[in-house]
Amino acid sequence: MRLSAYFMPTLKETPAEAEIVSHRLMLRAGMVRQASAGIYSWLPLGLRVLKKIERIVREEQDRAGAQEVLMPTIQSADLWRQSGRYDAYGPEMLRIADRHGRDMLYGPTNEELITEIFRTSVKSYRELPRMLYHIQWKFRDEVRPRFGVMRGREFLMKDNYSFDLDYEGAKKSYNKMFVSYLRTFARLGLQAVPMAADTGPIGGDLSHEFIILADTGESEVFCHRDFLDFDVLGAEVDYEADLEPVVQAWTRLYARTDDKHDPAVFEREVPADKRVQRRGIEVGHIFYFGTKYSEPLKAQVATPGGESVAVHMGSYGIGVSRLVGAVIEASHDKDGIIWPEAVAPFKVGLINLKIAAPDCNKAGEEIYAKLQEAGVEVLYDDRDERPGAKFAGMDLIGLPWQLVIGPRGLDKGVVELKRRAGGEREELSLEAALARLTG
RNA sequence: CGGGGAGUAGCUCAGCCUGGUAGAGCACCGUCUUCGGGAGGCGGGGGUCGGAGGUUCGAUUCCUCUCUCCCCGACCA
Repeated sequence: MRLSAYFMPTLKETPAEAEIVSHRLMLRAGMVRQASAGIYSWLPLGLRVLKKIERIVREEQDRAGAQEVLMPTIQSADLWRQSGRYDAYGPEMLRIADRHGRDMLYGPTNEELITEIFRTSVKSYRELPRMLYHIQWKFRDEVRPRFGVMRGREFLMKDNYSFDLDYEGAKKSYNKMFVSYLRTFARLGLQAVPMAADTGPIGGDLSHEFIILADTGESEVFCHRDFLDFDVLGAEVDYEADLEPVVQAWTRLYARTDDKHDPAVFEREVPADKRVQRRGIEVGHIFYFGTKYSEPLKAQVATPGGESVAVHMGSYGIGVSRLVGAVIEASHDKDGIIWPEAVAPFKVGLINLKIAAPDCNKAGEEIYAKLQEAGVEVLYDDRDERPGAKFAGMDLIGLPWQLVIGPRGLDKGVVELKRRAGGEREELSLEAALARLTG
């Protein structure tokens, strides 16, 4: 993409409304614009990141055996009355009436709808287990939206729902998602730690929040240092195998958010040199809720013995749009964003320092064409701007690599390759630089 | 929802106290000089001063109501 033709309205100054760093940087980098409180428009650069995150989430859901569906944003109130949540949900749910005066709502979540879909089509234990997910916009009318896309009212969320015959089966589904989440966040370049979460009236130990560590996170978290060294992506996962040992390994060590933190236990279970106290952001939540919805909504299947039982369900959420902000919170410096390669909107920012110089242009066009041929996502700054503005802009949007073509280097037959994270620069021949970026 | 703050140019903000018909920097357009880390000169365009009502000869400025946004707290992917 040529920057001269790209819609990327960057800001030199920080809009007054933005408090936290990810919000500031997303506005400044031209990724989003606020439409109203907690509701955002996604501009090209931001949308590219959102789509990349979405794709990784999708790939890992599929890999774990879940199947994608797409449910609507607008739902009828009837189902919610059946589950009892229409009244229970409160003002956080956006309620709408259609032209006929029917009560509708903008879905804050989809348990009711997916259960309805399931119950009308699945009648036998033979068709279990099933995991169905979708990635869809949700709306929760937060009293006080804040932190940009991290805590918006409208947000993109992946929610998966599992259906099993009994608790044992549900636990297997739960474990699949547990492992899937570890892989998902690792692929996004994040350190995520599963922390025991409140299971509410259901009880049991099948609820975890996945917290990523970021210095600007909204809550204090405490965990064992070994979490940070686990190699998640090292081995392929066999989702049909028994995942319990993996889950055990990840839940044995201490990891709690501040509201569950117990200093006495922390100090007893974790050696002093292994204690990690950091800030964290919740980006995922997995939850087993048994027959909470299948009973009122009558999602029943026949058992091998012929009796009808309510299915055991779980739900598994990942805040996809929140992750865009969360990645920035976890990865930035004073100059701007530092994208992990997996979610970067482009891999390379190609900077032509001097548009007016024929040799710079020739080299720039050549590299741009070759990178594109090689399938490398490249943003070519071909604007007639001063070098300082180009450097600052490229640092701000945080592409992993910057390739700088300037008269000074070309005289020596070299271009400059800079890694955004760390800032190391290297002078290379044009060919060597290309080989580096396409290799 | 309780408490606090803010709405003036695309962005950051001044002016309001003490009423007289709106400014700066950045951004934008033209031009000259510059050209390896958000340059400088000159010239220019751009504002229902959030909205409604009131007081006044006259309101961005004073009063009332209202809308929106932000921050702190209680709640959440």
